[in-house]
Amino acid sequence: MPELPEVETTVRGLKSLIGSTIISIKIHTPKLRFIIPKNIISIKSNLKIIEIKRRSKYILIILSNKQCILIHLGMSGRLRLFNKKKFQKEKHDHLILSTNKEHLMVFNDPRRFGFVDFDLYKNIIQKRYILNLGIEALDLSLTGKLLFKKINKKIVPIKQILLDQRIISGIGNIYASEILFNAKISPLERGMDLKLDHCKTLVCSIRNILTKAINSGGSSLKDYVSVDGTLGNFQKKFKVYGKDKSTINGKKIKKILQYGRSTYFCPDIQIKFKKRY
DNA sequence: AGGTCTGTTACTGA
DNA sequence: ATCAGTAACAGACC
Repeated sequence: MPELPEVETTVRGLKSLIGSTIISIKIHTPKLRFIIPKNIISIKSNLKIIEIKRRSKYILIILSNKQCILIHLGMSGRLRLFNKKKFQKEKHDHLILSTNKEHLMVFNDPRRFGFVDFDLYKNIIQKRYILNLGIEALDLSLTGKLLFKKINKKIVPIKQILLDQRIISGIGNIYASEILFNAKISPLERGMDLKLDHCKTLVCSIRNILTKAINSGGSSLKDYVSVDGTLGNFQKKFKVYGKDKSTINGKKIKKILQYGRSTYFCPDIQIKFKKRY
């Protein structure tokens, strides 16, 4: 269930790999969403991992010769660290990276919507999937004013705008519902109908929800776990997502479909602007 | 058996 | 050219 907070939690958990030297990379499933570049297995054994960082929902592992392993977790991908002696390969373990220390890093992804890329760092950041990304959701230069400028001509609903990685990157379907509830803005509101003040509120809610989710270790729906296998907690703090059978202060939560994705919201709290006065 | 699910993008048509 | 909307990818789960 990897959106920005889960990817950030994963990246933080991988920090213990920094400084290690790669010994081998084994590919068990060559074709994920895309085919894993074959030359990844030719990584020289004297290469060190010097930095691990996140861009939107992408994980970048930077090596001492300026090459970079990029991993996207897709819908169901997970990165786990194991002690070499205790590791036993499981179903859907597609790529295993072994270091000179006791660690193994394992990429597991049942649905195979994730992918792995490998190239010089300067080439990776020129790939279209990176270049097309909009401003980071937690970038401090994302202000209400900037958001307003980006969306005030858009006819699509604000829920859809939050999911559009070209406008803001990092938010996924679950946090979009939670953010809009926090901002008391209806997911059905068109981008062009949000005033500057709404955009300011929305930016606050984006920061608020994503930051709290990161501090809770992300959310564990179904099977998301951090690199050491522990569960995130933030799903316990969901106000609307997956709660269409319950109420908030006696007000019903509704589940609707928008562009084929489920949206959860409370129509009595997230009232459409035209109906307010 | 059939519907649903966290993400992304190629494609279509306006 | 830009914008909006749909289909497709694969497996697990209910």
